[in-house]
Amino acid sequence: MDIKQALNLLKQNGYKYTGKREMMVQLFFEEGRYLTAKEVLDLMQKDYPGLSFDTVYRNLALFEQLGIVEGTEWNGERRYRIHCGGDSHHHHIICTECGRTRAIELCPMKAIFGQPENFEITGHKFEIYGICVECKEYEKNA
Amino acid sequence: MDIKQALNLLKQNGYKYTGKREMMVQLFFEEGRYLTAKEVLDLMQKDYPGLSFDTVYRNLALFEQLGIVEGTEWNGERRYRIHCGGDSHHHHIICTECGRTRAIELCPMKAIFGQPENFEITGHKFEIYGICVECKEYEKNA
DNA sequence: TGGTCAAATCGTAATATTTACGATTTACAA
DNA sequence: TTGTAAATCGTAAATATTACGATTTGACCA
Repeated sequence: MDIKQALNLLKQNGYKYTGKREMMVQLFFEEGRYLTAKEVLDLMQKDYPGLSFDTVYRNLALFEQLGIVEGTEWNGERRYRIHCGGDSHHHHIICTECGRTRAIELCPMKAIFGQPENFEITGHKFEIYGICVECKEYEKNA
Repeated sequence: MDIKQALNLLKQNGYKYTGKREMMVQLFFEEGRYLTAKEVLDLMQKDYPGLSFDTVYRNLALFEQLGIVEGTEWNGERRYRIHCGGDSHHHHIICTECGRTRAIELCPMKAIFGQPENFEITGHKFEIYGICVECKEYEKNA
């Protein structure tokens, strides 16, 4: 998922092209890590001082729906990162401090054979949590 | 984890034995599924009309710390179930409607060899989400 | 058994996150 | 250029969680 792809996705689905949306996509692309709504808001308010909650949350939901970003949640907050991997399904090691990630190619669903009884599967989550070296280093000096 | 074990854990760690704590443990034991704080509150207010938020949240945190319950979160809400499995580490298929679960013995961490570079691992989550037959049936008739 | 004290709980307020909505602005196409 | 629906703003409401002083209660000991 690069910026052009993302902006095309918006266009193809009849959504308007706005500076805020472009910046938001660009932001996710540049950061390459999980961001909370608040982080997105803060980072964007450098350029758009009056940016509204509504805009951020609405666009986050839209981007997730279109597959521009992928979402998860931990520590009671919803978080998003640029949708990575294209077609190849994979998972992440995630730094719970800063949201940085590292891809894991292994998907445990491949080892689950058939449908389990009494459940219609709708999704799954496999995430490894940790502290990245950058955050570890930062903690040491704190 | 049965009720006596749980109440012993409280005693052994110097916490007091109260009717509310006993009922809370019993509730998790009987339900055997993930419950939100609100569900716990509602279910307990049958017997304790004036039950406080504070009591529920504080005890949920305590129970999780003592290993009486295990927690996770989805749909923006923290949820808890009785800690199952004793020593045997495992995961769950979870009905996102009602919180009912089914154990999965497979743990994908066994297939991860060594420590990944640049991350100090602190935890992991593998959950399969779905709709259980009971909820599916209920939806049909709705 | 009764008294003491710290823990537990209550009642309520504060905080934080997310969602909602009328009013206004803006992108886009005719 | 102009009309229209979408996007955004500004703000409020809804929801979940945490916090805290006041009060009650369980556990221990004399």
